[in-house]
Amino acid sequence: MPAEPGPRVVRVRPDLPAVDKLFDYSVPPALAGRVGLGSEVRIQLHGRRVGGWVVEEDVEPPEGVTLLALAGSRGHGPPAAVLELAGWVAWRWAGTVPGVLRTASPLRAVPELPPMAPSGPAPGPAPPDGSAAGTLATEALGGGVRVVRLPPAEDPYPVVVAASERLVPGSEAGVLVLVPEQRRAVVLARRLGQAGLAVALLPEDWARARRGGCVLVGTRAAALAPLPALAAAVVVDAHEESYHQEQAPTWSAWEIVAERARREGAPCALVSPCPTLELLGAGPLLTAPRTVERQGWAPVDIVDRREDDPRTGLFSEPLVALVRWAVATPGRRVLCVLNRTGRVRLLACAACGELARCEHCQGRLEQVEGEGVRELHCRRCGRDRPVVCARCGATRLKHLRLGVSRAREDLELLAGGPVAEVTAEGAAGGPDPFTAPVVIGTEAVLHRMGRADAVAFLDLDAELLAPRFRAGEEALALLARASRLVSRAEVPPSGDPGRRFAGRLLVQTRQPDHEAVVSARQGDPGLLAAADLELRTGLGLPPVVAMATVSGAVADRFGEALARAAPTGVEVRGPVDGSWSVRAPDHRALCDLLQSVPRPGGRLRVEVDPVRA
DNA sequence: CGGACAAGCTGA
DNA sequence: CAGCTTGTCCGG
Repeated sequence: MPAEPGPRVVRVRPDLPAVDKLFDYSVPPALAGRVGLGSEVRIQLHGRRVGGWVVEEDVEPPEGVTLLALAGSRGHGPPAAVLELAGWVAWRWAGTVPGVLRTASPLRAVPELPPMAPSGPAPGPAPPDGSAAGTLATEALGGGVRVVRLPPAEDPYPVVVAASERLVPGSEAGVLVLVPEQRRAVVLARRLGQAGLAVALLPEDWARARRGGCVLVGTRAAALAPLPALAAAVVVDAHEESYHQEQAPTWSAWEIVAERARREGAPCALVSPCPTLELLGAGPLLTAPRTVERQGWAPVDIVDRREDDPRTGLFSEPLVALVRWAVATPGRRVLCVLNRTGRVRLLACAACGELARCEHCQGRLEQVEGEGVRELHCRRCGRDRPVVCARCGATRLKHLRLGVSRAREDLELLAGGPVAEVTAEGAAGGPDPFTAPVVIGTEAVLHRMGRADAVAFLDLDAELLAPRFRAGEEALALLARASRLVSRAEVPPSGDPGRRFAGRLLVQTRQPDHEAVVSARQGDPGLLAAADLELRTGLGLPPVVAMATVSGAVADRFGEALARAAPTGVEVRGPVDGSWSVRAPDHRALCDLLQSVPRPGGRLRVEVDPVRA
């Protein structure tokens, strides 16, 4: 931009979360060429120096204020489009604008931008390889926000390529690509670079992204990447929880990307093997033909454990056969998933083995005793029912033992070979997980072990019955991940006994008819989505309603203020264990309320779209 | 956020 | 009434 003659005045947002106000400063001659929209500057405010962002240029300062000059410049900051987006993000997840802008700003100061990298021609239309991704890729970027359901075995790369074709040589508009893990970002960036595209990888290539005209690859925080304009956007595996920020504001990266694309009129593809209900609400759904999608999910063998003698423990006969095969066949690897964190206690009928579940919300029930009555209580929806088996009418229930501290040793004895253990922290006791034929662990084994011939879920019920309303979706996401891990397994020819095991999932459950299980078996995530939608409509849970929870030391003060200010249709409930919940028909009503009520000083956590109800 | 300043509490 | 704490206001 040409330097303006004379002193300019800019409007600055200070980097102080509690100051929701803009201030005007004059631009001293020394900084004249180096300050523009989005620039990070130093200002003098109330006698001290703080950082800030230029959010408006050439403003008319209000009457009667004496302007100070900017105290310094740190360099480039977010582009205009992200400045505006930050306001929306702060509103949508009840955060502060400076907090969002900090995420959108470079880690180290960027005084200069590099020249725009020349981008070779996009690799051209996806080859007609017959893959579902190749066939859907063009349509996926056809305009607006679209949800693309690709089965786990499908590589989403053709969709990324189709988005990259939106790059126009010389234009600063870039293509935004989000993946759930940094490792995958590195791999994807390298692959696109080898195809001749100009690529920027966040966070290190912030400056190149700010210049634009490239394909930007990154994880969650890349939703706020500094591309000056958007040509197209893709979110890979958009159902992944890693797109949700845990600390408040608990924003969802794919929702930010979708909003950004809507604002700029850019096409956006949200790709997932198992879109959540929230995703399905973001735009029209594209799917592969039924048979193609079904083939993209690994075959699932169900071990129905309702009939099993509880003394057989965690390992059914088919499971033992599977791990023995892995031990006996060189080069094979079986992963066993056992979610034993949280020590869930399950109740089952002593007579028929049916699990005690709530007929309203499918949550697990626990037995409560008090004032001479025994009842089954559902923590999820709060209902009670008498202690009677829903299947056979028996009145005697028993606790299932799930705390299996010696699962690895037990399995080693049964398998007759080494069994390694993997946790979220890394390898635990036992042999090296990378060479062992059998590896057991929490769902971390699905993240840490790259390849497998088969995956066994020792106790999927722990996932299916978790006291979270997204439990079904989370279980299906695990099955999808496992399915992908085994999708490239070498399956022996028919006639080989190993064909019974390789490239397959084994699921031990007492709920073979749960929609998450059936969806995986049939390769049709729509089944779970339909059931979940009905459930959540009945219970008034997201995304049918918009919800927020308020917790922390001063939650009561804020909760009471919210209750007083809540318009009709918005329900504020609490305190329950010191926290409050707010439900509204939509996010406009919810977020407007959260924004309009002043926050008391002190510790307060406001979680919009909470993971738990 | 953190400084300024006003209002409220304490002690001799 | 000085000396201190607590609360509210406000910044260019």
